[in-house]
Amino acid sequence: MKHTRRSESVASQRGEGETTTTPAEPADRERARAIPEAAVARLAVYLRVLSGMADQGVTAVSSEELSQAAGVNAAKLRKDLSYIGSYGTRGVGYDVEVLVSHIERILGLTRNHSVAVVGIGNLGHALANYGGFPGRGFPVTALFDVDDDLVGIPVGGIPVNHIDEITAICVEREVSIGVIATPPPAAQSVCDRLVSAGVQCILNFAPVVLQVPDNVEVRKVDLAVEMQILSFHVARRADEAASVSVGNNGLGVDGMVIRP
Amino acid sequence: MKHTRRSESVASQRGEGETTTTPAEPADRERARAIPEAAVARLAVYLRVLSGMADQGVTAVSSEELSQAAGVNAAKLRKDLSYIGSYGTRGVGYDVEVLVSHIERILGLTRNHSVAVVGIGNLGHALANYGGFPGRGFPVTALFDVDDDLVGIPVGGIPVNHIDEITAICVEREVSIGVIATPPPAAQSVCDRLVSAGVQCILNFAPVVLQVPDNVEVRKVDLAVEMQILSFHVARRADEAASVSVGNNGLGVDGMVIRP
DNA sequence: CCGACTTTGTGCATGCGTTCACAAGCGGTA
DNA sequence: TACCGCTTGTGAACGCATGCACAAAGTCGG
Repeated sequence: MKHTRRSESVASQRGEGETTTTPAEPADRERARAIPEAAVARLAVYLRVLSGMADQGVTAVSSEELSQAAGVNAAKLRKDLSYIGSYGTRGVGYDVEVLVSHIERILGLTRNHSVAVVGIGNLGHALANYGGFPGRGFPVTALFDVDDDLVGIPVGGIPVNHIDEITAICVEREVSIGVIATPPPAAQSVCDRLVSAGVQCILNFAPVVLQVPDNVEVRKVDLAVEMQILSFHVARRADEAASVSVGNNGLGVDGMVIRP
Repeated sequence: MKHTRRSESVASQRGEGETTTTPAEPADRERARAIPEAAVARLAVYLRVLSGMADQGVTAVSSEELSQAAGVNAAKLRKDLSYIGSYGTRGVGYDVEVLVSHIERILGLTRNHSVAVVGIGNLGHALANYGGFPGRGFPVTALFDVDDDLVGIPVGGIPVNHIDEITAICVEREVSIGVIATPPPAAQSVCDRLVSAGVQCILNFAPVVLQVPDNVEVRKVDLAVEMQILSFHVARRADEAASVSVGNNGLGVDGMVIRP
């Protein structure tokens, strides 16, 4: 199901062993480090659902309600929330706003994360026009492309820069997240440039496996892979239907008639 | 990576569709059912890497080489491949073409999967223009939108239809995969219509948790969630850097000097 | 103030996925 | 032919994530 796991042995590289004698809220840091990757992804989903509820004036919610809206098991939801602390009230549920603010804090959404999009083709346009990305907190502050005809033209309110300026501009605008929406052959080179510009988080839309140093976090969104996973399920369904129809009752999966 | 090791003997095993479309092999079905979801996702990646190698004239590859190119552990790769059968040669490695054809077969890429895209906004345009999706086998055969101004206009070679025609057209064109690229509020309704049109696989780009019957497979691509996961890692890094610099040694994370 | 009811938080068991390590098997070589 | 080195395939151990089930802890009505 889920994507790149690049945090393979990051923990052991750092000084994992010593107890952090930090003054300011050491609990948060240890907690943040301990949250499973899968749970982080779900927390983001809970956050969106909760935000929607808050907009509709809902102030309190139980784990049961929230879990249904988020499409997960109630117990799993409670465990996920427990990773960030105990902010519920037994017998009552959770305060929506309290939960929102705590999830935002854990996900690091209290600060803004400046985003740069590289490759202003169809997809790049779409991304730039999203306008600060769904759910504020991710302002797109820089766009890059190799095509000179595009340079200077504003897309989604931001002028496109030539890719050669990537290092200077990323440093200047403190870009913390780079989005790669280039054709496959350019992706690795663009990635290298982003990394050397100090960008440590990359979202990659190019169907290429990027090679990066350990300290850089890559997440990939791969349409071809998604389609092929779906294709696999189509095929599996077809096979199952075929198996079933050996002892045929005229009905395939979920009651649809199989035509001869 | 070694280039062009000719091994014609093995290549001849593959009769381009004849031998691969084996007459009712029940082992395949049980195997396909047993393949872990995570492994399926990786198989799609291996497939792409292998296709690239084949295009460059590489005919044989070892698990070590392939695993590096795909960015995974070598043992994991071998286990993944073992799910689909034993098609390697000990002491030598794998024949690229043989592997390609077997992975394609398991992923169900031997047949074409007709795709419908719903919601022809920025993202919908980008998707339609991908043109049959990277790596053939997924022809986009239908586009839908609510906007009457868009209806009839061809995008990526296919005219846009009004969403009310979704059921008829999906059935007629045997759409097996539906892609939802609508604004969030419309997503669930579109999803319901796709399902009632018999579409059993859905790729959802809308930031909404879709409710579907058990027999429908949904995969979601959620930009906001991806960004927030990256944000989490940024925050975690910042915290770690802060922790380390308490007992300061002049070095921050991964050896970069922290300026005073 | 008490008891009944509701919902959280979590220890524990279970299952899945990853990793290790090595025997089995194959090609090349003398 | 017999041996040697290389690579696959996989049994087994490990670790992580999920789901269950229940005690703890709170609210509400009387």
